Amino acid sequence: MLDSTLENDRQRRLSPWSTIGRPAGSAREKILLTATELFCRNGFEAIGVDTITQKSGASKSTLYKHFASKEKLIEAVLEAEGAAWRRWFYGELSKIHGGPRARLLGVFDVLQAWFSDPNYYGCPYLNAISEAACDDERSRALADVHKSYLLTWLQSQALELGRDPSDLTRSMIVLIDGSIMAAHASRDATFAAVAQTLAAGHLAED
Amino acid sequence: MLDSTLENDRQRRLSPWSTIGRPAGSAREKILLTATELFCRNGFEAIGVDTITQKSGASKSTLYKHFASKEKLIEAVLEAEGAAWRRWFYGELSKIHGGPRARLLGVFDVLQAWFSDPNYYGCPYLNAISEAACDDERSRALADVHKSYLLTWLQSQALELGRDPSDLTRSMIVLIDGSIMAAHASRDATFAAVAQTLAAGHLAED
DNA sequence: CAGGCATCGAACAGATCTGTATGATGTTTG
DNA sequence: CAAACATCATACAGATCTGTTCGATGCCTG
Repeated sequence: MLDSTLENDRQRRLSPWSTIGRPAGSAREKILLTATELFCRNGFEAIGVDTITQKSGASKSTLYKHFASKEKLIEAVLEAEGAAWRRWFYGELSKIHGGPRARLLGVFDVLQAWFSDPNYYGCPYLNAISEAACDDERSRALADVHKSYLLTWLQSQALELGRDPSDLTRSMIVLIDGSIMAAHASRDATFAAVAQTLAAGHLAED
Repeated sequence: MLDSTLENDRQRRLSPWSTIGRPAGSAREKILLTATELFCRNGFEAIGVDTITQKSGASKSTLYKHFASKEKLIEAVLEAEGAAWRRWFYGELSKIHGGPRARLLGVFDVLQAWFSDPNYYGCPYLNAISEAACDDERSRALADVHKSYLLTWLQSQALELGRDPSDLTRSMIVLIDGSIMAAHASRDATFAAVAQTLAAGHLAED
């Protein structure tokens, strides 16, 4: 059957941590998912709304009916993609057997799976901050919401470990952001394992 | 004298790790320095050549006489800004007293000084990679040249310490990139100290 | 002084950008 | 059936984008 190849193509690109490639029902969803793929893969400034309407098959009037501006569309993309990523990420973390130490180290196994995606494009929030003007507060505010979930999770692990939450979360942020960027810049997923080793050494200290 | 306030304004913005604000002789230099400030502070895609000519006082024909295209101008900006940063960075490192361990940990003191600049805008190479399309090789190639100096320096420290160069450089890359991004995203220079503590723990292991 | 060189200013080309307006086409729902 | 709704196609406005062209101006050097 001819459909199978198309289906395989879609399956191949489908990643559980991204909304890219997911089936879209409404036109709004089609626009949002197409915008996500184009923005995240090519940069937010590099893609125009005309490209999004063409690739999504939607009309420009529909796009502006659902999203007040390109800026609002970017925000919706970041929020939707962030929500999908978090759902996957914390789902994977919940599968980890063992105590808080195993969970904290397991973070980097989950990250390495993310980095190993051939379509890995870095963290969209970090990319947005890097692309934005250095005094832009909007991208940081969006990233802060996304990051707050991680901070909360890290803090609860720290408390369970009897460790200073501030020290542990700040260390983990450096290791997570560092592996995200190093893996993206070098196309080398194993930077997650490097960060994991550093985290293990840090957790072993007393 | 009226000049003093202008001079102070310029002095205040002058940072040793950046070419921004440095006196420009030729028109080429004026264009290059203006482009550096605008690109690095606002993003490479966000700034057009017209803005650069206006702010620099140069004409468009002069810009295109010295730089074949906007892309080439971006490359020249990255190379010039990277060279200025490296000159400052390795100059600071050479001031550090002590052995390779003190030098490796001193990296993060130097980084913290960089992050503490009120005009800190992250690493222009990492920003360029984040902004570019995820399959863009040009920005990675430019960053690789910049990074190769750091890798060489790190390797020589590792050899002097009798440590595996690959393990140590990869760990340091994670900590350096991580503190660069965390400091940029959170506007918090003390992430350098966090990375330093992690590095100290890693170096203490045997 | 004269020729070369760097630069400026301004206009231009052609494409692309965000966002709006209008009318036609279907599709769902009361 | 009819009203409401979602969507599409297209054209448009006005700005901005990269890059080119042309002529005028001044400066330095042989």
